[in-house]
Amino acid sequence: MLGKETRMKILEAAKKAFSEKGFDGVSVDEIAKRAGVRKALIYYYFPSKEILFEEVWKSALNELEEHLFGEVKNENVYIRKIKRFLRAYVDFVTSKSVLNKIIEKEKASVMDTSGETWERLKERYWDFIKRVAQLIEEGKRRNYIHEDIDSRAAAELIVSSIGEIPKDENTLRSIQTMILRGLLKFSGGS
Amino acid sequence: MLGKETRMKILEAAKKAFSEKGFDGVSVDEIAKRAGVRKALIYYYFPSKEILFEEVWKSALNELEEHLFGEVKNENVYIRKIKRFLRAYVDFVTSKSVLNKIIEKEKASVMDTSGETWERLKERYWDFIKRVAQLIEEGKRRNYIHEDIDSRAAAELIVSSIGEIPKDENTLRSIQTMILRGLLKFSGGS
DNA sequence: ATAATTTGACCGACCGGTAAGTAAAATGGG
DNA sequence: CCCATTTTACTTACCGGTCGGTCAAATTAT
Repeated sequence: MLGKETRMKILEAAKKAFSEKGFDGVSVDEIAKRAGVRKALIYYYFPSKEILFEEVWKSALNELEEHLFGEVKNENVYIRKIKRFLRAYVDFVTSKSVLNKIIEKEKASVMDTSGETWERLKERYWDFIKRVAQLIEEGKRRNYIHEDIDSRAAAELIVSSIGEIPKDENTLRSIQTMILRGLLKFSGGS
Repeated sequence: MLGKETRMKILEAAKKAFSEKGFDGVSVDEIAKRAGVRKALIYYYFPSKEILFEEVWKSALNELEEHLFGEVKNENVYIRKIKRFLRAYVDFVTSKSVLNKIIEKEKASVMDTSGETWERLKERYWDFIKRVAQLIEEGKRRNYIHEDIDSRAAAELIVSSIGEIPKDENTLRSIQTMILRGLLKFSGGS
């Protein structure tokens, strides 16, 4: 068939598999079976299991960033911006749970495993955190967010508390409220 | 040698190994090597890798609970109680990072893997969250914490945002501040 | 024909787990 | 107290199966 399509099929199968069982929990053979392809073909498109995971990891973070920042880039009222951001995150966790699980399941391992590939994955993750931190920084500059909290810390709190699984809608709403009250100087109703 | 000591050595080696590489990332052989024993001896003391991990998981959560609730059980002023609790958690994450890493690295996998053993691990984790939630509930009853937030949700936010790794002291302090502001009705300085 | 794609057969290393055996220590009856 | 028996602690050797990865050959598309 068309090479591009096959590559995609493998990538999609890998996403699902990694999100269910984590990097070490999935064998290349299993990914192959899910994709309806022989294992050797995976090595035709990807030089190693690590590199395959790297692509999955990066695409998950790309989609997350797109979803989050695409939602808020045209919103100029800061208070609405941050609220839409949080809602978009909650949205992502519930509707794109496959991608979110990849991140949540491997985050801790990625962050303290060394080696070429893993350093790149770390870097990609910190870039994402940095972008979230910039949003917080903007709020501090515009005087909406308490100056005494570190932007990076706020970003990590948001990502870890919303991203973790599993959560029902009610829990997620409560978490949103708490985050807003933790950040904003004037935190009226939702 | 004495059997109890050997068992402990295996358990300690397993803790370190699992905290560094996660359940699937560690082989029983590697644990044996770290403990300075033959693999078969591990199966003399533990019926399976899963059960060995179960013991490690439970002991990590036991020590965490002990550390946290031991610290606050004699504090009757609620506002000091919750602050001491958070500080104790930060303390645990930094000084007992091995135990914390076990929990953080496997939490996501444990929470959505089925099977006898994993159900027990889930249950143990939710019991811990429940105890934290009770502390929040107490604050709501005593009128220190906003009534509109769900205690369970608050517990999850605390655990996931403080527990995640790696964090420096400054970041952890900022997170503490944000959590307190998110929870308390009157949140003056620290 | 030739280049891109896909396959099956295979590799050595390692996986979790087990069987059989052994040396030493604890146990207990006479 | 002593000797026979049982139990504890531990080792060696091995099991079938799976791991990530390779490669030459076959198939397909251009």
